[in-house]
Amino acid sequence: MRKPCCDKQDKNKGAWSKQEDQKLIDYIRAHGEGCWRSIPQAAGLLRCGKSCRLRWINYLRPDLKRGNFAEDEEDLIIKLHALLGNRWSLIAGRLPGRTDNEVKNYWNSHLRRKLINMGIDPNNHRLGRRTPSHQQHKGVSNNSTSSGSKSQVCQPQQWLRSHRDNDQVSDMASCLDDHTSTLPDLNLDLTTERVGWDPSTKR
DNA sequence: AATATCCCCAACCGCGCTGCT
DNA sequence: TAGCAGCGCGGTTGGGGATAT
Repeated sequence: MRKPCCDKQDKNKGAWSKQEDQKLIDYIRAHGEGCWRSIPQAAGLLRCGKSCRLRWINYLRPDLKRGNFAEDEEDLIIKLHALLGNRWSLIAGRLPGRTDNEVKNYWNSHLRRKLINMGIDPNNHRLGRRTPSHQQHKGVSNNSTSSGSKSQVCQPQQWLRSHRDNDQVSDMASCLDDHTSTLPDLNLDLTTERVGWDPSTKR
């Protein structure tokens, strides 16, 4: 039986207060990240280290962008999801200022539905049965989102269709390489290092 | 105006991975 | 090599605001 990450009794749960946020920010500014297990006690917080880490990474980090996703960010998420699947941390690593949690939430609440409305299976990015392929370019017209997607919106099925029997990521990456000639800023060095994020602060 | 339902997103949970002893 | 500790990841939950009835 695995030990719990911390002694949960006498620990706060749920939403963070401003005072708690400030304590965590002050502590990390003064001492930097790392050793999350010891941070709560050192910072005077009644939280487990895991909770502190999540709060910092997903909400308090100064380099977070927050706010609505731009069209090119949506586009990139769809492309990377087609390539990587639910590897949210890898996908978020290609989106400066975005967190894995944010990307995951955005996918589940917006992009999944968007692809479904376009007749694309969001799980494998292949065409569904309902919408004939020749209608895909018009598919955005029944898009329920308000992003106003135009024809520039990613059509992952176009390049996936011709490689549908190939599940190897490396081969998929080469497909994406071809496809992303129109996206010169798409860095396909698929490591977990965050753009603009000091790797020395990571383990 | 009151109530019900939907939707978003912050936070939690459990597991896997890695490094250390 | 095995066991442990700590961190990171992905799936899931639930609170609360927005919208519909």
